Amino acid sequence: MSLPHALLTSLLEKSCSGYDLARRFDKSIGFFWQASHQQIYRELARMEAAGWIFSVADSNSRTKKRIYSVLPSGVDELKRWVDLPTEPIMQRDEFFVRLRADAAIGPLGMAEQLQKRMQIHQLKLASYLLIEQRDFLSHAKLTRQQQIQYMILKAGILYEQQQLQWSQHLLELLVQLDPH
Amino acid sequence: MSLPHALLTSLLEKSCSGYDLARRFDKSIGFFWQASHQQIYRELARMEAAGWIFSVADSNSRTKKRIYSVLPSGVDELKRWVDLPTEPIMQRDEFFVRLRADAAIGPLGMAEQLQKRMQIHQLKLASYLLIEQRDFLSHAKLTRQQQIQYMILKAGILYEQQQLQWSQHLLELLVQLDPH
DNA sequence: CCACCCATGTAACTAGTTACATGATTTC
DNA sequence: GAAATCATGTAACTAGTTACATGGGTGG
Repeated sequence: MSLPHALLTSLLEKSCSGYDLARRFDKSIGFFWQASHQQIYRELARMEAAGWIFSVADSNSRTKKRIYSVLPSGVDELKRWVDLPTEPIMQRDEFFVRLRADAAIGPLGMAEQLQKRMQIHQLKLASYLLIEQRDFLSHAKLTRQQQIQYMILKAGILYEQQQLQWSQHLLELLVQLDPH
Repeated sequence: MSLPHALLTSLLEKSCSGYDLARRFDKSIGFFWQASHQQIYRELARMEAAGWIFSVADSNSRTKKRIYSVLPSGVDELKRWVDLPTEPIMQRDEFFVRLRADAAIGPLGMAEQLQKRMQIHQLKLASYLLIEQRDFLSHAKLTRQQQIQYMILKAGILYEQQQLQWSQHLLELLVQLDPH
């Protein structure tokens, strides 16, 4: 289970509320791990019960906002977990299931869906390149943390670029195979 | 939910038992969708109840083996599902969570884990290349179905190659940052 | 006869999703 | 004052995992 550890890492980078975490998961962290706000709130409650984190009401006491911070035992837990053997990577992409169905009983007009998918990849790529420009290319010297975070971002960039390239090839094949 | 549709596709390619499906999921289909035998048996029962498939006892009647085949309504369901809009791709890789934790509180000695991960990618790539050689490169002319299946395999090959390349870069960075 | 593979399942659990709910604050 | 955003949650469900169980057939 990675979510609590993703949350611990995020909180170590900066203490914040569940709501803030949910928004962060829509951005940087969300590129390799997604989570809904419901899941995050539930997990934060568990982690607080486990003594990994604690929360204080926001200084602006009129809201229900609670700021969470990591306790030493949370850091210990994170270190313990990082050292655990990496379990095989889960590859689950519905699009390939669809494509294989099309191969079996098609043509089912996958080109349209493929183009929508390419647009999504295009958008993701653009947003990653923006982050790259803003956070990593404009600085002369990067800290250790920044260099590693840059490598993570690069993995995302490479993935999206490759998906786009592959999709382009597939599109050409589909057009050639099934002229509409 | 893709599992029932992955099973439908697989059964359309060739009628077989739940056990056979489980083994097939360890091979070709398993590269983009995994499932345990428990899950497959449960799903097959549901699909039979829904009237998408039917089963007959194996001719060799001494075993409990049941051969499943797709019914017309199963084909309809598959066609309906393929046309559904592709939902955003789920990217969930625990390794990136670990790496980000290492960036925040490390160094935690990720190089070792990274090398294990690279071995897994290496093995997967080798097995894909073997399939490529056996099923796609030795044939002069590929059918439509084969050409699309080849594209799916190529996606897997490209993914593993890229992961390896990226991992190599990361390894070099880690060695440089954290000389042990 | 022991280990391994074939073949099918049940039960209990965990993680993740979807739908619903509430109230305060900010912005137009 | 309406709409959007901030902020937190509960409840019910679904998909996927883990552990356990059973019995027949095959190879050494």
